[in-house]
Amino acid sequence: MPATTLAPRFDPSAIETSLYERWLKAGVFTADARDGDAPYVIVIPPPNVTAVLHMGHGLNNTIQDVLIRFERMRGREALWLPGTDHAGIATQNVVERLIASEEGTQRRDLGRERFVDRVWTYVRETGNTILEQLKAIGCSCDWSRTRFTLSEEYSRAVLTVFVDLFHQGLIYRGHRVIHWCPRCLTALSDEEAEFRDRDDHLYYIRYPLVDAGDAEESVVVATTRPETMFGDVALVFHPDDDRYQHLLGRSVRIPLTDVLIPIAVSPRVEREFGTAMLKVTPAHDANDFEIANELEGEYETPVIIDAEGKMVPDPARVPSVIHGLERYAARKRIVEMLESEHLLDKTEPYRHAVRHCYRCDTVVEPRLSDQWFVRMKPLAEPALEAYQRGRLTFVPERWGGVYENWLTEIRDWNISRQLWWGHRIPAWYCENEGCGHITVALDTPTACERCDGSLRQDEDVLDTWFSSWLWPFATMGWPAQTEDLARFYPGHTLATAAEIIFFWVARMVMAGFHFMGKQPFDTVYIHGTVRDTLHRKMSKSLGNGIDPIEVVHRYGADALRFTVIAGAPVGTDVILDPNDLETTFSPGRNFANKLWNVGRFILSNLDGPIVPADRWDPTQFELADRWILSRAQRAIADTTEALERFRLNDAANIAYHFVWDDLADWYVEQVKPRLYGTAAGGEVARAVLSNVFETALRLLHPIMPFITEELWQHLPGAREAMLVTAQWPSPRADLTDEEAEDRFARVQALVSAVRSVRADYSVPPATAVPAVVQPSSREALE
RNA sequence: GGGCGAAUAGCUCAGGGGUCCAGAGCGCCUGCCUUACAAGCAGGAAGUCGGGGGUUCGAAUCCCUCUUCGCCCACCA
Repeated sequence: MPATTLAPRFDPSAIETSLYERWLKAGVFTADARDGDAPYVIVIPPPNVTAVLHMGHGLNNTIQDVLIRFERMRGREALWLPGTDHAGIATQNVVERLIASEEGTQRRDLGRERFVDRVWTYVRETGNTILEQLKAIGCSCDWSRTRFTLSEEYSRAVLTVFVDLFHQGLIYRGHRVIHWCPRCLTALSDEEAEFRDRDDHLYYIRYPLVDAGDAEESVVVATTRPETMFGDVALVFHPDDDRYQHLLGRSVRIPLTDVLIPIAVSPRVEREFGTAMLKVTPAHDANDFEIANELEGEYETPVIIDAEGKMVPDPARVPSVIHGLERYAARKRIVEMLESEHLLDKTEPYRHAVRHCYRCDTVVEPRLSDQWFVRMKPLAEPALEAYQRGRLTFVPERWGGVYENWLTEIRDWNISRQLWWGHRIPAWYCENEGCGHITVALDTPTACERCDGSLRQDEDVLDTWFSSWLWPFATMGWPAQTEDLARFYPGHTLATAAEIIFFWVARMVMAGFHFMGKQPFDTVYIHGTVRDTLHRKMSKSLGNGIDPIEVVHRYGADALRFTVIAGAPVGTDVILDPNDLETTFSPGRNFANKLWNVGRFILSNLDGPIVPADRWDPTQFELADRWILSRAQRAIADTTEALERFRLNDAANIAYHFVWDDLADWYVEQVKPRLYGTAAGGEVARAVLSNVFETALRLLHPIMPFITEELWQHLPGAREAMLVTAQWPSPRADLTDEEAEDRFARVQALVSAVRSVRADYSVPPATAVPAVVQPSSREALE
């Protein structure tokens, strides 16, 4: 008797690993590109190759697994394509720290080639960590299709895209002020330079007027960055500002220097801010760069801060005492000097948003440089249209507005990074003086295509997102025309967090349209963020994280999954308490145990032949039978609808209450006399019990795959089959019985009244108390 | 500066014009080791649904406003 092998307390660790192995061995997660019904495709948001699973991954991947298992059970050929992202800056930083602490070396000591080798070694050693962890939480990815954004095949796709876009005029080399991280020593895109509020000061600096014959001797300019003033080329005021008209065309001297700069006008000046006089520093401020370009006449772009954020030793422009000083140290020193020369009018505290490197949190330094850009407007058009015509849906809908707004306001994308870890840009510069041609090609060219001169490859690599935006099709073999592409592109649902709508989601849609002619998915499910009880985002630095693997060890993968799914309604964040895992995961843990025990009870009472549903005789049903069967149909319909509408928490709760309240608390109790033979109808009871329990297992399987599979294995007649490939149930109209549901409520009321009295089902039905649930009393109620 | 979201029991949250809309889980109180389950069972206490206005026969639910939190976007240096 299989039931006797079930332990009285549910022990997930005893079943999870072996069940997962069985699934893998049976190949049930592998999608067939040639056969099967209509496909359903999800591509995983590839975690960083250095990542270790955190709760955010746990939530994100559980959601995807619920969806993919649901559709798999519905008979679709389900493909969940997994993989990892090489994560340029992040990975390079990790390995840099590693070699610094373990070997005491710097990246530059090793040189490019050896450093990249070192990163590869690291990636080979640890790169599978997170994928293995996904298995521990039950993710049913098609591991035979695991991809990596820096693999040889994938790199081919990335470089192809670069070359194609270049030849289409959609990639160009631009000279402008970009966001620069002086710590990572690389350029960043607008999205990678995140705004964060900072408490700074607004310094009012006096620029002495040249040839000041009258009373007015200086012009006061407000700035947050006095250290940049040595790079000033002009002061400007608004053309309509009457206060300054008399200064137009005159010159001032940059304080602490002998450099003279003119006073001009620009409509970009905000007349309400500061003194309404703006210093123009074209090499160190993107806005100023634009202003300088618009001014009449030629202006230089003096660089006075270097790549590492230090003051340049330029004797003509920068006072020698601050040469080589770090920018903030320089600021402090400059302010002191201005004060002592009475050139600092005043200082005000000032809170404003400043861009920071999204990888290391260093304040970004605007820097004038040559970078590669993607012309985004033309690519954005179809992505915008798809949304506006309703072909791309966001859940919840409000995120669509965010997507739309970004695409509407889109600016060109800086894709070159001054890193070593990544796809090296396939562009070669001619070394012939005066040629200046750039050869862009997929395969390494031997000579300049214009003058046959020798070539030097661009040192830079591509932004990581320039590879991940191709994920939905580059993972399927593009640019080759593969079977996978034909069958599995386009996909269907993308599940991710709101913070990467710009980085990834919108760009994938653009790339999908441009290179495949079709959008890569139709629905973007945006789930919430995992936070602690103070509503702070869980993070390593705050130490408020929860290790999903620890939760799996303590309470099981099913408990983890159920808890996060039930606690993650559409559009809301998930709050978990890292200091009290016991309480936090109790909903899932308790429910898993409940399911285990009701399963144990039911299974132990299913000996002997079970009448299959197609040979039932409805006239033998008691009210309770009709009631629970009807409740089951309702649970099927409601759970299905909830999952279709991405209301995963509703699905979890519907199934929960069906199992706990309807099945365990009422039906199982009602049926005991019949099972124990103290009432007639044991065969009917067993048939219904078996059928309803089976339904419950199917409904719960996407959310709690392990425990449901294990119990399924013990069902009579189901031992060879696996639940993971079982059919999703459909509600049967002939078993739906609202009258029974209505009337059962009255039975429940009566049962409830006597429930506190000990019910001894071994006593024959003549006994007053349990008689309530007997057929005779049921009839009496009607 | 612009936009979005949230405020419901001690905690985490469902619900989104009318009886089933005042709910769930956890916590709390009372009684139970009843042969599936003490990670349980049976009972119970607990909220003027953030404040104020309005629409309506009727408002947690719709509108306005205020307050408080959170998030996103943004070239006022």
